[in-house]
Amino acid sequence: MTDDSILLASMAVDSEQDPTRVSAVDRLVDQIREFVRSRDLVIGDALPTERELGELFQTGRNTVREALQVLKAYGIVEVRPKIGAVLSDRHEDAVRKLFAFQNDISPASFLDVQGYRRIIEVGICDHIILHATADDLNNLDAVNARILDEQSVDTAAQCDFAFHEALVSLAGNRTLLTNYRLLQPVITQIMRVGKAKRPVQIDTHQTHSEIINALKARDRVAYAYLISRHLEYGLQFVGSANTRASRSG
Amino acid sequence: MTDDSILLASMAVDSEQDPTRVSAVDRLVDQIREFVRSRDLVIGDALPTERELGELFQTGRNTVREALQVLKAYGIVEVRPKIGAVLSDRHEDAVRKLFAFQNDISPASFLDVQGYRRIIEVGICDHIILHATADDLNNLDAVNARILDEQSVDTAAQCDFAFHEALVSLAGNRTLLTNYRLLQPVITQIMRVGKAKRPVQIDTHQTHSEIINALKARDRVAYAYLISRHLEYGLQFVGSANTRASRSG
DNA sequence: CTTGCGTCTTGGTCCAACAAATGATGGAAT
DNA sequence: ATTCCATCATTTGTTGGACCAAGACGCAAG
Repeated sequence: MTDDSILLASMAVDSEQDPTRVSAVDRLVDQIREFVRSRDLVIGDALPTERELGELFQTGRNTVREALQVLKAYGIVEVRPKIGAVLSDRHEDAVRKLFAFQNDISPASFLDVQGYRRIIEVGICDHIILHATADDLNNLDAVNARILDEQSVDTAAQCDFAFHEALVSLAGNRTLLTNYRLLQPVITQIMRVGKAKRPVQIDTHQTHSEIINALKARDRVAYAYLISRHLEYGLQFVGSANTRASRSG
Repeated sequence: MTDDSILLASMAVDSEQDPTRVSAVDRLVDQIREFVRSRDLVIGDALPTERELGELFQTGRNTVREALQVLKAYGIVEVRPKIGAVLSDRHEDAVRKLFAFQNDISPASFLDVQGYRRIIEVGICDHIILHATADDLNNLDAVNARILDEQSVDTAAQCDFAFHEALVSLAGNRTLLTNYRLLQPVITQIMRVGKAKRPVQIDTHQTHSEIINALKARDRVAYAYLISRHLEYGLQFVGSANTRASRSG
């Protein structure tokens, strides 16, 4: 962790162009981040007040506020009246939100997302089969079981996603899991659309079970086949639902 | 596109909690976005001046500025002195930057990222072998050739990434490519570290050539082996470089 | 038509002020 | 002594205004 952080800190993340002409706001954002890092502040800790930050970094309160807005948009801090700015763990949410934002401009087609999922969920097959413990697979069963209890389309979709998320997590790769979670809004939306047609909790649970059984049997071919079929199965509903949505909306 | 946008528009992206107590800044962010949408403004178009926006939405200029900071953080607008706020297409950059932010806080180990790349670049094997045209592979050759001309570690790393990016793009999946590009800062940093030891352009070019040849021969096994070896090869340098960096930094 | 200059606009920053909200404080009642 | 409540003080939320510097714009001179 320490070595990586040192290396990563050297990365040109900021990508500011002119060291001479950086705005006070951007500078303040970096300064506050550095302040947090140097003080080893953790989630929940409060930053100094806006006026104190202004005095600390020799800048006006408006500038401080603009910097805090940026930090807030990044999900780094959460500023509450009277309390001040407290360190937040909403960063991943902010990334997700911002990532989903682009769909507002140029939406990735659902088919594309399902194709992505197929590449991922098939691609992790080897690692899971080689490294997944019995506990891991039993945990998958437990996650899968929850879908039967759900009534609404929303919660069922969440459970469905939770299963696939747990599956991906078995790949043991944090980067992959983070990227997969990035698509959570889109994926759960696909699931909602798929389940909106009629309650398919039983079917989903059944298919998931088959997938788990394939993993327990360490059967790569069966797993890859079941996953592919499972993802394609959901797609057919998206197509028809699309038509419906475009008419109703 | 139209159907998807309708479906995606129904996704709860905003996730604001209290409709009664939205801050003026958040409201302004939405209002400006709505303004852009209703006017059908496109990339490059300029927004009204800060003062005009303030008058238009009955709010103070400082509030407008805070809202613009948020929009800027989202990569939606780019505010240039004297020109004003113009619509920007830097959204993907903003996502990348925000994503890199998270690595700054809890850095993924390089090993993890290489593992991710292995899953991806091996996972797309089937699709490439089935769908890549001769032109596609020749283009890979062209991209690969450029690395020989590069002198500095930086530009060589960029060329290296360009090759792998082109490789991933052959999977024909936009979502996958977007996610892969998200890691560009981390990946190129890994490459820089790997190449910092000594110039390895020739080796890299050679290995890439072998990978391309495996694809041309439609040899899945050879491709998977070469990719895995290629990625692991880079890792061994990262380990030692890590130590060096932690000493020098 | 081009060029050069002056003006005017605009973003960048800061300050002062007030409103609203809420934690802190202290006193009163039991 | 404890608890409750009113009051206060502090802090954020928001606004308006002020000034500066830099770039855009227009006008005039060549």
